[in-house]
Amino acid sequence: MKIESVRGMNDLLPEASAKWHRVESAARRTFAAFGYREVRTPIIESTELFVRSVGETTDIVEKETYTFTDRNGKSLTLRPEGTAGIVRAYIESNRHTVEPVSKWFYVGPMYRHERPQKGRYREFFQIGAEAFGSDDPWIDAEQLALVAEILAAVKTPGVELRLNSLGCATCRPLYRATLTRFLDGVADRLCGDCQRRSATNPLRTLDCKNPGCIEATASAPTTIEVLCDACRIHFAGVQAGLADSGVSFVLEPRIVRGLDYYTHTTFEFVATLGDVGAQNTVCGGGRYDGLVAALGGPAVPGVGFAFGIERLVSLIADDDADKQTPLIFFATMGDAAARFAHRALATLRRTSIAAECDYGTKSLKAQLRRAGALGAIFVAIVGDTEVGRNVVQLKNMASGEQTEVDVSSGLDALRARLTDTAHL
RNA sequence: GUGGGUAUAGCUCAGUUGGUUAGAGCACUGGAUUGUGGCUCCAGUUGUCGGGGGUUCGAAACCCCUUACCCACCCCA
Repeated sequence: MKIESVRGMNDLLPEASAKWHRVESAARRTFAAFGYREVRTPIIESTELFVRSVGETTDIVEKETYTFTDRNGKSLTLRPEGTAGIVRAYIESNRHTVEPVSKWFYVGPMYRHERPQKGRYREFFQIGAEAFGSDDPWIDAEQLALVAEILAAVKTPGVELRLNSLGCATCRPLYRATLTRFLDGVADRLCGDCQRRSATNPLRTLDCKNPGCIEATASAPTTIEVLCDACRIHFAGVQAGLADSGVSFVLEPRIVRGLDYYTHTTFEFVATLGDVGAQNTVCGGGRYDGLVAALGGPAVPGVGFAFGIERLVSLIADDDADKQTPLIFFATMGDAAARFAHRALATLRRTSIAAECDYGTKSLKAQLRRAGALGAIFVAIVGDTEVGRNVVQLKNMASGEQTEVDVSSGLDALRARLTDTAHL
């Protein structure tokens, strides 16, 4: 029986990992510029953490978590999203007594037992950030600027920021009631799903894809119209901050987000170009001012976002070729030459120069072919003659030109050639 | 959980109304060049035609079951 990877969980092979690395390093660079520091929390948490943070009746917790009991009978869950664990760590470390504002980021896998499709996997990786300790709208705007910066750094055209405010504990219930009243009025025009949603989660009807529902809800009241004064001021502050940061956005009153803890600002970065399939949200997030307290911590506001790395990577153009590390390849003939090459490899690699040779006995032609395939800049050709005279034939693979290099007093000449070429 | 599609070489795929020995390109290996890559040419290796059952003289092809993957819905990064 052939053993295969678990459904919805993918291997990242060397050809694909370069793009991931590009995304991660762009993100790390940008986080550093914005003062965000990395935290790493466990992939497994107590089930209760997600029940209380994400929401007991959300689909994520109801039917998408990988939950199991350990050998002591305790219920554990593979994290379906990043925020809950970070908040837990923030509370557990009493971080609010250490610094007034904490700006953290994380990178890692998340797990949801959903049916896989394009851009959606059971194991998926997120890059996310959370800022605790301030409800200043500038911190929201700054985070959005951070995301825009990362997107620009990895060159993903056609990604649009869609912004909304869900209101606070005061105006959100008010909005919900207003919307429910409106939906009751058009109930006969809604699809079956939406009639159900009207009762359970009325906000969801607003992003139904059914044309009839889109039409029926076109004139539905928006959260923005119903915001209380405090929320209105906060939301205006976020937009002013975006203007100061030079980040463009569109107001999208239909963004509701699936997690219970969101308040005030919510946003999505949506891909409008490229073959992304139905899952076109590259990054989503928002403010969650009540979450830290709800999980037993101090009454500290927070705001955060998460990228789906797979989705972001799928937007990066293939022709953005990876830079080749300068490589010198040793092609040898005979045992003495092989030993000679092994010593040279050890010396060069000690100074972080990429150096390779072939394995096993291959013809010179085969070794050169291999060197070409690996993208070697130089090939050092070594046979018995060269070993005897302490020289190598150094072949420039781009020009084909070949010169004899004396190595009796060390490999500095080789090293110099290679680093010279690297700057061309 | 629901619906649709697909499954043939390592990869991408062709394979006629069911017909005898299942193909191409790429990749890989070797050669043309006693110790010189890319381009070209020549040769070679690679298959439980996803699995099981059925129809038939004969099945990669038709039927049934099953598994996996893909896409979409629900929901979401």
